[in-house]
Amino acid sequence: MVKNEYSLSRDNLPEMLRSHGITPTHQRIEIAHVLFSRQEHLSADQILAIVNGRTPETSKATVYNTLNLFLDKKLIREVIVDPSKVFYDPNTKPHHHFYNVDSGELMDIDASGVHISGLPPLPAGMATEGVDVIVRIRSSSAS
Amino acid sequence: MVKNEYSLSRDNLPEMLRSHGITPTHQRIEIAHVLFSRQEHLSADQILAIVNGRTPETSKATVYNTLNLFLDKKLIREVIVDPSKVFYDPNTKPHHHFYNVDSGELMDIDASGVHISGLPPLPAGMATEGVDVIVRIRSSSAS
DNA sequence: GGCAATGATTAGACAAGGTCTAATTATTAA
DNA sequence: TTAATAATTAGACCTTGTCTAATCATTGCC
Repeated sequence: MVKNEYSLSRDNLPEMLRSHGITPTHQRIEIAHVLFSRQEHLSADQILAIVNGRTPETSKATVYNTLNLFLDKKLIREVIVDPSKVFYDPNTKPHHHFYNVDSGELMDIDASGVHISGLPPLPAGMATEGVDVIVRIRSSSAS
Repeated sequence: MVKNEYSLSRDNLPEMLRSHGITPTHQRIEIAHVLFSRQEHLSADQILAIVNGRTPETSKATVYNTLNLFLDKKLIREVIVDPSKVFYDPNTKPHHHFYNVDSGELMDIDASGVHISGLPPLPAGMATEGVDVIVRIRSSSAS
């Protein structure tokens, strides 16, 4: 049951972090474990709550530091769909999202089958960094 | 030089607002004028600053109240690309965006020529509210 | 026009997400 | 083991956005 490109085992995480140029600390390993052992889009405050579930062991500053470090090292991705908070996505393979505007739930759409045609040429001297498609959905019974 | 579906003249704005079920007040007319006389994506604090350019005449609360009212009445649209602030878009025709991740600049992409194929079927009981495409770009000389 | 009743605006307190700082603590290389 | 460096921390701080209770404008009606 491989859900992710990285193994779920805590034992393998230090080496994985090291291979991305990140010195593995207790807090970073715990945060990585939370992200990679789930197939979920989590916000910083959710990660903070999970990591400190049993006993407080990681500060808010470290959670943000670590998430930004993981972003920088391309271990995770930001998903910006909600004006009030950022979601962090452990899936770095090309993909898009369904976003349930009522519940706030996010679902992945694999990008391999999706094709976008008719986009205009880029402005001069610009390169594409990425293309995000967000399909906003809601219950069809709701108004 | 028609830049928008609504006339730029302040004189026509009261009737336009009324036709959307909005009672036209001084502040709402000014905010509408700021939005519809420009082809720009503005944040709430930018609108607040422009409206109060000469002399302070509109409070922060009113700017937010009015923007949310205009959103509700479908006069404007929200654009969520920056984790720190929402942009308000006076263009309500279907369109997508180029987003310059370095400068924060947003540019419209008319949706009429754009086609997206290969999206999976919607989850059961769900309807599409809208599809947003964000092409994140950056200067190709930058790292 | 004048006058309630209703709706809009206001200042400022408040809330939440996220950043910063200076001090402490952990990791690392030797 | 130790010295140097890097990571973590608590809590202050900042910014975006919301809320509240009081004031002010708009409107329909006589």
